[in-house]
Amino acid sequence: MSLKVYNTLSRKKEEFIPVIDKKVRMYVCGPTVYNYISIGNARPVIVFNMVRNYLEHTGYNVEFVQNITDIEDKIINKANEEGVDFNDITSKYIQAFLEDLENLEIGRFSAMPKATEMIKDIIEIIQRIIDNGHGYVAGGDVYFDVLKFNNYGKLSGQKKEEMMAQESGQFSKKNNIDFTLWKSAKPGEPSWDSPWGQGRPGWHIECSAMSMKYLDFKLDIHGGGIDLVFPHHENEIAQSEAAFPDKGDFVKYWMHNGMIEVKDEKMSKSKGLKSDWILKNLLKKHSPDVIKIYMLSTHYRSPLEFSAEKLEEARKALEKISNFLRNAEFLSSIENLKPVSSGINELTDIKSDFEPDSPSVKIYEYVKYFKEEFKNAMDDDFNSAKATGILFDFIGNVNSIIQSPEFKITETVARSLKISSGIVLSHLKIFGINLDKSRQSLKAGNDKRISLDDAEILELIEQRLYARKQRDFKKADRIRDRLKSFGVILEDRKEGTIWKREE
RNA sequence: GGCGGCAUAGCCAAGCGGUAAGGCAGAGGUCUGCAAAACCUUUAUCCCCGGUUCGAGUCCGGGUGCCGCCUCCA
Repeated sequence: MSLKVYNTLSRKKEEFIPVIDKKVRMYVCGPTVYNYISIGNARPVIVFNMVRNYLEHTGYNVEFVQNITDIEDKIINKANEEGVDFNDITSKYIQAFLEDLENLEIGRFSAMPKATEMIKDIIEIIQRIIDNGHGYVAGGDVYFDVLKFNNYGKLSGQKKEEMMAQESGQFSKKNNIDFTLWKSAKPGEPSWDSPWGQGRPGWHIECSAMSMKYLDFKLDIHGGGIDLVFPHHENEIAQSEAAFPDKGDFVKYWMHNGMIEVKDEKMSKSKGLKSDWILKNLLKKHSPDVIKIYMLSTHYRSPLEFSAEKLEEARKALEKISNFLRNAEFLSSIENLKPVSSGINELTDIKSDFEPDSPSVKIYEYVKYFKEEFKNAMDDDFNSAKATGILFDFIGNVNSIIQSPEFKITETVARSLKISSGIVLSHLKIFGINLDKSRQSLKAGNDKRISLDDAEILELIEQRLYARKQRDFKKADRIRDRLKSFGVILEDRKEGTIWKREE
């Protein structure tokens, strides 16, 4: 089965075939930097990071550009409110956004252009639009002449006649559906020189300029929130295709993520941002992995409800996965078994005991099935929700083997468990989730609560095991309580004791 | 009013014509010195009404209820 992508343009799932073989060029609309980003703004970031990861996982070379809108009326308003220069606002929130990306552990972008760095390119495109007869100057502003662009409405399904009937303000443009390409500056507003006087770019034009500059015309994927379909993306198409009428479609696949909702409220920055929705604050309480599993447990196009309880549920779900990984890794690295080489994630060799119902053969079947079904789910328009279900199925299946009373660890089984944990880890990485043990310890090391290092913990566990052998359970429990006070949880198995750090 | 989307168990959520994945929560059980973790068992006929079909959450028509967008900063 090949990858299918839901294209907003056709309102259908289409087979994904990039313009250039083996290469994908994608562009996603980034934030306007006039406030901290909310959990709602984090959805496209997490979703399209997953999209990028999956495309790379399937063998594509991906170029991924995300813009930063650093000149816009909301920014100017905020600067006026606070009585500061607009640069003070944007530099503060750009910095905050970059920190959020870092803390969310989002992969690198090929480029992150800012609108104010694109003025020259923006002016060139506007000039082209005017030269091609699709733009006009009126009262110092430049407008796009919507009636002259035949395909207007092809993305959003809006009809020009319907829109013409809308209430109109007092503007110098010819028709009320025309939109601004270049906006003249009022006194005191930030502005740049242009052939049409001092002013700034309209809201939509920067994305056209940036995507063309960094990725060329006819992008493979252009993404963003569903609320951007109209007018933002509709206008981008009009501008871009009017500027370059011979180049065909501006974008091949339009992808839009659903909104995050809070009960009875719209999570919109412009209507007041509650501190509970600010990503920065959420990241103080939850790991980026929790936020990612929360979001990716729902299909990216569905609406998603946000609440503290939802994040708590996601935390528990993620814990189930890390418990599995810990158990599997513990069992596959038990001493006096021949060490299993760390690089294994292939299935060869696992069937060396041919008993049809032997644990390793069963695990072999589960791994094989998991890989296939995970791929099928993701190939179906990046259905990470379904893929998550398949992951839990797999974990449950392997758990039922390793927790059964008859279970006995052997070299072959150890090998199959090593492969199991490797498969789970590598597939979680598609979601941007990294549960690698070494990294978890490193993170815990940074946590001030924990003042025991691994060696000290192991020493205490040894002491407790000795006490248990002597059937001195009081002492054993004392040690366990002591470890608990340092945030270390023990699990006794017949093969030995496993420990983990509290989340 | 226009365009688009959604409605599945207590909560969240897959499902794209063949007889309801998964997570969280609840109940009972197993393992354990006790715990922890995990496993087993248990909890739905899919908003309503018509229609197509041998067969429909799944397709079509009509309701009802939610949600997003409908641009110049409000």
